[in-house]
Amino acid sequence: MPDIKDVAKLANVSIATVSRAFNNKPDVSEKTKKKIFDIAKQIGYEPSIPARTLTKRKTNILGLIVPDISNPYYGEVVRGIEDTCHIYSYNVILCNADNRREKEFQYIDILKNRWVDGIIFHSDYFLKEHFEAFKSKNIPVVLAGRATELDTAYVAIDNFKAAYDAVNYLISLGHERIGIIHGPLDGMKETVDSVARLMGYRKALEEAGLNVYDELHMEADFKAKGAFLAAKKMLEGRIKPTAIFAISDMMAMGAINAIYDSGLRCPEDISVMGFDNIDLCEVTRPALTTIAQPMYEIGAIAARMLIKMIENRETGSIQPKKIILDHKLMIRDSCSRIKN
Amino acid sequence: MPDIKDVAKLANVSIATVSRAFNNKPDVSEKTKKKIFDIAKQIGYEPSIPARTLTKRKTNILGLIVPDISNPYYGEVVRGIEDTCHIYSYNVILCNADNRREKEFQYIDILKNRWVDGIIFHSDYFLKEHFEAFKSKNIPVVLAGRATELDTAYVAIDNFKAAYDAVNYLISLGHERIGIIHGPLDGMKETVDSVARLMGYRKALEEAGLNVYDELHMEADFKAKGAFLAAKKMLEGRIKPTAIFAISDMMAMGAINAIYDSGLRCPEDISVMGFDNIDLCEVTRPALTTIAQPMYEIGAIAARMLIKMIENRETGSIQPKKIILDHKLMIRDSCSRIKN
DNA sequence: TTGAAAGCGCTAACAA
DNA sequence: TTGTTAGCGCTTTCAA
Repeated sequence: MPDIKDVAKLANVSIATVSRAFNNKPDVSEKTKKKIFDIAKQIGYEPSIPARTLTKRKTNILGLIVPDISNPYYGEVVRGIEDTCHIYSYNVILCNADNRREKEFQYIDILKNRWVDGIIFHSDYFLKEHFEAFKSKNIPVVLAGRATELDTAYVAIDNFKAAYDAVNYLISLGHERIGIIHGPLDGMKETVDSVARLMGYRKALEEAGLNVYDELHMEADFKAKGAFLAAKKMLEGRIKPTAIFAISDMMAMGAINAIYDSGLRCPEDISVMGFDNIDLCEVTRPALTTIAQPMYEIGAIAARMLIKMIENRETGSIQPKKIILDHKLMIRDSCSRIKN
Repeated sequence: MPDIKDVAKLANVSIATVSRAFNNKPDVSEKTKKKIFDIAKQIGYEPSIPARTLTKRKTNILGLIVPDISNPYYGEVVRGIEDTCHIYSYNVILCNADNRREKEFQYIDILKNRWVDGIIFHSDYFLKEHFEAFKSKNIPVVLAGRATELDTAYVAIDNFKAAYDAVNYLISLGHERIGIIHGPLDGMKETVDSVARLMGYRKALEEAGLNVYDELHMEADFKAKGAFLAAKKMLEGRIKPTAIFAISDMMAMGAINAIYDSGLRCPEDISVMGFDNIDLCEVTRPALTTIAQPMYEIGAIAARMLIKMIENRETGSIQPKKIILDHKLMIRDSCSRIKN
């Protein structure tokens, strides 16, 4: 591959001039600029980004840590991130960490050694350890899909409020025994989605003066199969729910399956409410009533925010921004009014 | 951030020795090695990968060009790729090209300038232009999910055979009017999945002595909504199908929806066969009968193959490997025997 | 408007 | 076993 010297030699200029031309500096005459570009094109020269990285100490790469790209929710978020990066001339290094701390920290380390300009971090948890890791390595970070009390920028929704709204909708349909299928609670740390959503669920029930049954709380793993099992167990229990709130769409679909397998129907016998609003919601039968998270926007806004942080870094460190995006109740066919 | 000089100074050795220690060269005494690592740890030093890249002329990065990561099929493939890369100490730069040539070539260019060690390319098409681009830039490439006559390595399934098997299964259930919803055909180029699958479909019908109705061929965009419309149109047509073969699961789900919306049932009135076997297949009602592509394996094997190609590059260029993986008919509930 | 030269942080050949 | 030194391909002062 040709390098800057080759171009300089053929164009009869110094490498500094070639560099200037390719960096669009004003102080190169149009004539030499043209000559340089012509020759570059001819021999197929384009500047090496790794070499540039070393002098500029900037990679124009964002690191992306997510639990699992094969999950449609993250696919959508990542799509928003990548599209935005492309607009701003950044590239994305993708890392799947499966919510495992060890893998997360390993990736943080690798990304840091790769000199990425910043990291978008998406995980079921954001702990003090994570915060310290980013801080000590002095690397800009934006949390996607998750809020935090810590001094870190994020783009998320209000999970408490979203769950509260979801359950209130079920209550408004006349439901009184409403089950919930949530994810791992990790010792009820408040930073965890599952916990915030569980709280919102309880608050709604309590405000309505309804019983909160422990038997109607089930934990699963955010996947359809796990929720299928959880829902089965719930349906076989002592207290029979008339509605189930699953805190992810995939889990809701698992729950619907369990209902059918138990010889019941959704929504005629049991209503099911999801969370996320992935593409599939409108495609399945019954179409899933759910809480919509703006996944693409979460990704896109997080990326833009991070890029702004990176590019304003010298301009004095600003307060990390904390953005809460609106969620939205999507009423479809999986929840119906209770029959008297 | 500390660099190699800082460590060398504090450890009273030359930077060469530090470099040797971190590269696990045999010719460093255990004693100095320990001293170096201790100090490195203390001041938080780890080698800069961009700097190493420049001397070694190797990034340990694979470029990944896919149409759209928000599509679950690609999520699964990418997951296989990333997992494999992680094992071999590679990282992945993710690029969404939306099947648009212009964006594909732009990304190929960027990746090349980033000195990625190789590219995994996944697109609905692999054209001579693509081949030439990779060749002229002298960059190792593996095609994922797509075969080619060109001199390029790939990991794929036999799309013709897979469609042939799918349709034969429908025929074995007694269906005679079988519709197909395929993707864009792009002038019937043979390298296109849709074309290969359409051919397999026709072959099966012809071999069984069945009519091939033009009215039962519909084109859509691989998405649920597009297939929904296409299926509607087919159902309103002159020739009524008793089964529909959609060449992606998402399209199959759209088709099932259209069937319901037309007041019909699946599979009682019309059977639907999908293609891919994404996670959702077992979660929807009816559970989708489909052709399973080993998506994760396609990604994982493509990545391993590319890494092998990269690491054997000096050992003389070997013939590009062409691997066809097995597909599998997954019988679930969306196809049933025709009633007489 | 251009060029010479130092340096980004590292590896590797050669010498000691 | 260790050190010296010349790059890797570029950007950026400083000088002309």
